[in-house]
Amino acid sequence: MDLDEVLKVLKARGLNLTPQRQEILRALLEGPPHQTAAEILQRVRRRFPSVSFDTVYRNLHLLQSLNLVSRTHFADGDTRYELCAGPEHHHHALCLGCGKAVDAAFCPMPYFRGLPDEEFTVTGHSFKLFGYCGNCRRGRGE
Amino acid sequence: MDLDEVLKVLKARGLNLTPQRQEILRALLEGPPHQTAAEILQRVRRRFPSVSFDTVYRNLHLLQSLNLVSRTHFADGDTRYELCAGPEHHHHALCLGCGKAVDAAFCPMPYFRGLPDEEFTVTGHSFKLFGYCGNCRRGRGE
DNA sequence: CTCCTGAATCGGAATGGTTCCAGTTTAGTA
DNA sequence: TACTAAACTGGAACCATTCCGATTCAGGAG
Repeated sequence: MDLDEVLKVLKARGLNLTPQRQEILRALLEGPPHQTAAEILQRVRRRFPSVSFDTVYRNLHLLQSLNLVSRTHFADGDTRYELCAGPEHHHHALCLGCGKAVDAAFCPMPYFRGLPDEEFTVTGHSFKLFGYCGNCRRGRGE
Repeated sequence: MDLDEVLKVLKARGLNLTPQRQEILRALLEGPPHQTAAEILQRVRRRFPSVSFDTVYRNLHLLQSLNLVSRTHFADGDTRYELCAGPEHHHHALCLGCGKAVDAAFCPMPYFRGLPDEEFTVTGHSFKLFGYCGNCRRGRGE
């Protein structure tokens, strides 16, 4: 998933490729994998100091609706954004000690059963693990 | 899980059984299964009109720390609270049409594998399904 | 290249959920 | 009944997010 690919998707939808929009994408691509809106804004402002929160949020929402960005509520309450490629996805293990997110290869959906189709049609899911990473566990003496 | 049971737990921890606290528990027991803090406050104020948000939040946090209440972030962004009995738990399927939550019997944890213990010690998890309930699906003509 | 129009941006104000705080009240105990 | 830590109150503070009116701009047509 690189910048050109994303730009193609936007273009295909007839969306304007404004410099701010591209810079937000660059921030997502080049920054750490899970950033808050504020962190993204800070990064974007290096090049465009006048960009507003509104612009960042508006674009993040847009990218979400195109399945190009996913939003995760972390344990500490922060909401963080991540670039992702369409329907592919992965889940996270969140350390309660340092807040770091470890990617988890496991997805529970292949095992899912239990809701009859007539009752509920599943279109999406969310799965998160909480615990302690190796470092923090050692720090807590367990 | 009835009121007396919860009160026993509180008492065992040396926590005061104030009328406001009991009324908050009653609101959780007698109200709908997933309520926002504001809804709980409203319910409590029927009997104690002067109860503040702070009191509601303080008690909800307390009950969470005792594993008597669980908090769920719904798809619409609302945070809702639910009385639950200790380590037992269940998950939810959230309808994107009407917002209703359907209980799901399925829990993915028995199937979980994939993070070596040295790397991450799992202490908790969250699992949510999104989709459309029978009613809303029919409304959308699919 | 220039003009045009809807899309996008900007800055600041408003919103809304949650938390903080200083002062007051109260549950439980001796 | 008196004491003390716990809990409550009301309102202010906080902070992420959204809204809004005015302005600018990207992309397409001529």
